[in-house]
Amino acid sequence: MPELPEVETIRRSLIGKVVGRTITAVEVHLAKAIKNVPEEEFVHRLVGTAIRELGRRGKHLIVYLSSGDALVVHLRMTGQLLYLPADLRRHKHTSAVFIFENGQALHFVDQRKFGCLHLVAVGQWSEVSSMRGIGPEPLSDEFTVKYLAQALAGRSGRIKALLLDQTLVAGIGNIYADESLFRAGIHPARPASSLNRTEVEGLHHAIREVLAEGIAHRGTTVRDYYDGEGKAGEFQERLAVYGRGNLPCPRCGTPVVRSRVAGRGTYICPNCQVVRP
DNA sequence: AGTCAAACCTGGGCGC
DNA sequence: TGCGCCCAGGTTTGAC
Repeated sequence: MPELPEVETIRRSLIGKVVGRTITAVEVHLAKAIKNVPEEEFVHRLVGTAIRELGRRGKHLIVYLSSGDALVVHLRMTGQLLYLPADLRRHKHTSAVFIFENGQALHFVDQRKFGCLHLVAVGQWSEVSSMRGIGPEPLSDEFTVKYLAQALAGRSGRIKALLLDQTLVAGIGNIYADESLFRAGIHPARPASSLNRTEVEGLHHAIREVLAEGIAHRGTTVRDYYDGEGKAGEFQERLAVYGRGNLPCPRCGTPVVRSRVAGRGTYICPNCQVVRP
């Protein structure tokens, strides 16, 4: 499930390959993946433009084009962006292919077909539904302890649900939410406003630390995630709780428990993650 | 404001 | 072997 570290890893793996390339053709195999413009317009506005830069906002990959447009890619659960030869046989789940002048192409492959594409003028981010009201980047200077404390103050919702809320902070998904809460020693079902100052500080630190480590280890490959070169990540080997039901907690050895919080599969160490401060 | 469920999809894992 | 069922996940939408 591509969250911030996975999208950042894809971005880094693709920069050297696609920046400067000119798009000579676009194939659309799943029309409904294009969200905000008709297919013909999408293709027409892309063909002939060059890729200037790759950016990221939360879980969105942003392809900046010489035309002044930006292609915004959201991979949702199973989306992949692979830099491969243009003449490769099309995969069953290929949603779109962006072909370059050098015979290579960016293949957007997505088994579950939830991934989506928006084409907008640079800066018109609110045209991308999932970017409307998006919160600060957790690794930026904007994301301070003070910001987090204020965002959580007076909120009765469960802390895990709020970490997954992209308008509070951008880029955290189920894996990194569970890992952050484990490191901070906070139970995911705690009401957000019940966290004391020390806990908010600890959570802020844990979020940044886990995301930075996730990037350093090139993301978490549980099933479908691979970077732009098709390489798996390595952070799955360092997960403390996510996906480790009944396995020993790396800190205390207590078996990790799987439950459901905020409607999501949730892993905790019942000894390390306390319900009350 | 919050929580919950459904919808979007497909393949994997399970029980029988 | 194979069927039917449930589940995973990010986001949007709608209901209570």
